Amino acid sequence: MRRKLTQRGRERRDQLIRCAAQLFAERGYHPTSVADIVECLGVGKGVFYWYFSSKEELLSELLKSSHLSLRRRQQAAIGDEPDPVRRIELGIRATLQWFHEHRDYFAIIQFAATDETFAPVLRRNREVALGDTIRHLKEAIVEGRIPDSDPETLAHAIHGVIDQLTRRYLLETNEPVSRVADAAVSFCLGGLAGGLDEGVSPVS
Amino acid sequence: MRRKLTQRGRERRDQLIRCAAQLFAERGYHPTSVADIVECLGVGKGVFYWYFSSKEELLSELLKSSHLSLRRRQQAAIGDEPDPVRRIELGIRATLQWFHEHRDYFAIIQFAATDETFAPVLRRNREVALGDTIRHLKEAIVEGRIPDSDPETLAHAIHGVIDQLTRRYLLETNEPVSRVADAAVSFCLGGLAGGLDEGVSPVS
DNA sequence: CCGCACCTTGACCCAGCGGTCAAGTAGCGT
DNA sequence: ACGCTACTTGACCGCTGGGTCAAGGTGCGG
Repeated sequence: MRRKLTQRGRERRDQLIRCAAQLFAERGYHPTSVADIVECLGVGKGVFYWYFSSKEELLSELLKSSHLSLRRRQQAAIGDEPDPVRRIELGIRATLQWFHEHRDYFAIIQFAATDETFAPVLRRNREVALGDTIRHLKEAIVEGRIPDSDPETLAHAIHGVIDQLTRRYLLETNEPVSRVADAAVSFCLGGLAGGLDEGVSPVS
Repeated sequence: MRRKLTQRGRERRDQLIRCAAQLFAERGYHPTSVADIVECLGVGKGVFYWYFSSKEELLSELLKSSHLSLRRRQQAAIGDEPDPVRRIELGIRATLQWFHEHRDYFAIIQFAATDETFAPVLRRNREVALGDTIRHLKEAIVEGRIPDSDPETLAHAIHGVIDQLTRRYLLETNEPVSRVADAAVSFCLGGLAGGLDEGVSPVS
């Protein structure tokens, strides 16, 4: 469903995605009907199918676009920082900040992860995210800023920490972002310095 | 939907729950129809509604019964162990073992967590689980086996660790249970000894 | 062997869903 | 002013899926 869109068209599309995101977050994907989505915008049903070929496609696009938004935020935060370790720190902080401002997406992503249909998009997103982290890690290793160990494993560990801390502290409590970010950063940088060689657990 | 059930009746009910659990785990809750469930048992649709008043109720019962099963496993593992700290350790090991044997339930619980409908059951389950842990913790504190700090926070931290390790190592890798359990136990007991006073993160 | 309670059947009901489309409107480029 | 393309409408459709029910089977206590 690639169409030529005018400015107005692009806005409508965004409205639909935002509207759907809110409803999906509130009631879940399946219980939200296409009728609900267009009603919430006060438009006819045809509008939906002008911009998306199916409800599934909308969610896929939502997942892609939210990931893009997060990634842009990270890049903006990192800027042209030369130190790879500091880049990782800035990335972690930006990520937590973003999730804090977009709590809704967390529920949606969590749902998408339980449905095979969206596995490809999520896998893709994850690979991109890991790739970003891995690049910084490799550079940090080359420059001797952190000990030499498998960057992929390190990246997984970092993402695991962010995931868990987001879940627990950003969604379930009112903990201020900065404190959670401090904890995440200090733990991750500590983990990087120590390496992960001595055990199965990223926390050992 | 409370009915007088014969032995045979109870078995049917269990069959339905098990069958549904498998289908839910494979395809998800919404995409699995009641027709699918009864078909997988080769019985008529009426059977389903003899035992459950709705598809929702079935999932609620599934969540309750799986939690009961886990709890029984924990209690069996703990036995009459007098040392509260050791009881916590045995509980952690039993939990990981149980999740290892019932991977399917993890996906289902994860889905249920994304649907408001099941929030009450899940909350209830969680409160019971926390209560169990808290009891041991309080006793351990009274006996001076671990430093005095908020048992509820400690319990949350322990459950968080179990949750995360289950997700990462029991579901996504083939790590043997015993090694994951060792890591979980050593981290949790370490955490208990150290307390959580110095930061927001359970890993700091 | 009766009677009763438990269990099973499967055709049926129908609300509501995802998705279509012929017809119409809006606005831009020329 | 015209025409073209982007956009919008909302009635409509086929069908799926949760849920019902009258009728029939099964097995056990008396």
